[in-house]
Amino acid sequence: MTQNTPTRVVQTIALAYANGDLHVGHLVEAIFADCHARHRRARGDDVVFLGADDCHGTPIEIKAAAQNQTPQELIADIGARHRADYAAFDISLDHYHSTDSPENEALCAEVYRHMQEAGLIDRRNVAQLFDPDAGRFLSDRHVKGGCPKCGALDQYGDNCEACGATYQATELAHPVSTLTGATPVIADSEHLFFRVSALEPIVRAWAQSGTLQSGVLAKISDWFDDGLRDWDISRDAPYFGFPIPDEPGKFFYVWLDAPLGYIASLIAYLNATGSSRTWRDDWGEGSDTEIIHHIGKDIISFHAVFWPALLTAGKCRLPSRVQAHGFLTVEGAKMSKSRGTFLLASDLAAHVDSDAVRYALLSRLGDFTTDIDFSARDVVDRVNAELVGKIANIPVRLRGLVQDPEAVHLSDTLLDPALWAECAALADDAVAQFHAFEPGQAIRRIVDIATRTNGFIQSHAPWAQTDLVARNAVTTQALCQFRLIAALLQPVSPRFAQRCLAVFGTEAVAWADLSTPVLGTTAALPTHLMDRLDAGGIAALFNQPATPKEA
RNA sequence: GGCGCGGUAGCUCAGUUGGUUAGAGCGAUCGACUCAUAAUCGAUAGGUCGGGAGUUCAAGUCUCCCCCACGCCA
Repeated sequence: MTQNTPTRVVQTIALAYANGDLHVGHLVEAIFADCHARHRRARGDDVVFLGADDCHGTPIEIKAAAQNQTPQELIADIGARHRADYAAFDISLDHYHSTDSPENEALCAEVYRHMQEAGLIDRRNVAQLFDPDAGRFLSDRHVKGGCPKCGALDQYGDNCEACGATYQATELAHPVSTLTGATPVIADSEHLFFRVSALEPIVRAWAQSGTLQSGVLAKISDWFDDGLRDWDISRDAPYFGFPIPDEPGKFFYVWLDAPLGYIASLIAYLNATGSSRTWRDDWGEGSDTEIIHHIGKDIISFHAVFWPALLTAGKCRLPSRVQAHGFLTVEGAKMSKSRGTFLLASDLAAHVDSDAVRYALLSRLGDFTTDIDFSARDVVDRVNAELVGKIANIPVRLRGLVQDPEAVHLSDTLLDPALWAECAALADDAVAQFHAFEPGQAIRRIVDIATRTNGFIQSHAPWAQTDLVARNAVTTQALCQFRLIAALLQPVSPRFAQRCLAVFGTEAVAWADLSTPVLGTTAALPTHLMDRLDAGGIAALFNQPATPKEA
């Protein structure tokens, strides 16, 4: 491996909305990001891997009220469950925070002050639907009515699912509040607008500088072509969020404080670890910290347009990379509660080995935004054929060929240096693929090493050799290559990789040490490293009705 | 409706700036081996590259039209 200079990396997963439990779709992103974080650590980088719950907005307020809870009680409860779900899949977050935190409130006020000083705040009157019974303005999703274009009934306040038209909620025919059933009235209110349009050149230059995947850039380019619109960042009381300084009765829109929650999480992390750094050392203008956001394709616009604008206003550095991924389908279709394919992370964790889930998902992930599928058949086939059959099987099959499986002395030389060189090259390539956000490609290289290793054992037929030295030469080379595989699986299936590395008495292998064969050392061969998955068990999990925890 | 991304072997996908008989993995079939978790290794079969037209000595690869699927529209 070539040596790399260590880089400071701040990596985030998208904030999870605190009104429901995590499902397997959330896991895709968390596992993808965690794989990258573990890769970067193995590379020697200084990684801070952050997450947080997104806690503000009307839906959470309404849900809490329906459950006779305060919003704070609801988000504390959900936050604990989210942490447990991430932990069950070994997501190695350094800190998990909440957007409803003092750090975030102070940060929002600071960024807002910078906006004001830079003349980036406008005041405009906005006509909105107001529910007289609930005493509040209605968001688009809380009002239904007839589409003004095609007349379709029962459409939400922003667009029509029947004809695809977009419009203002105030244009709806016969609007009805979904909160109370009351007929809303149109009322005026003054709103604060963030003048995103003034920052367009900066945002556009950033977006075109290689920070986005090409498909993502194509997707948002028409926003730039049409000209960026200014962004309404205020909401009227009652609203669960942060009050805007010196603006009685007005609150920051949830999408303003949510991404700032990434930075709030960093602040809390630095405080908790007693670091001498300040958050601006990483996120201030001029910082050379690499900042990577992992997101789903549904929130590309917020992260590729509003977020860089917000950071610019707040005198912060812009992200190095916005890494978007596609959605997860289950058994070839959108997750569905009625079809029994709405998989909660907690249910999955209870029934399927987390390393197996990680392996199966990462095998399908890469640097693209197309959707990927998760099917019982695929998970079982892949894990049993590759992880168990081809990989875990290697040290186990060698067990019967050595005199003392608990203390195998590896020889000092390689029997087939050319084969080792090929495997080392594949390993280098796998690391490069991890780095390029292509875990699926990395795994193909890893399996390739395993196939070559099994073929090597097969062709030398050590079981037919009576010369113990010759037999040991085969064992030595096979184990050196197995250790390469074990090390490369650290970002993919960490617990399994650790069991594999324990064969050599080590816990972790850095990329810098990858291509040094473990000649002359001692290994202890296991009888078993990984259970085969039972197809029936997983199928049963998929078909069970989702536990009614609400999502 | 506008825009975007796709449509390649049963399945999941590779196919670089157009260039020899279109590739890989899984699955299937056959064979080998027996150290191993019905494991592993090898071989074989399988595609009019969504449809049509065009440019070219040459097109999965470029142009146009159409069909289908998915996504986005703040």
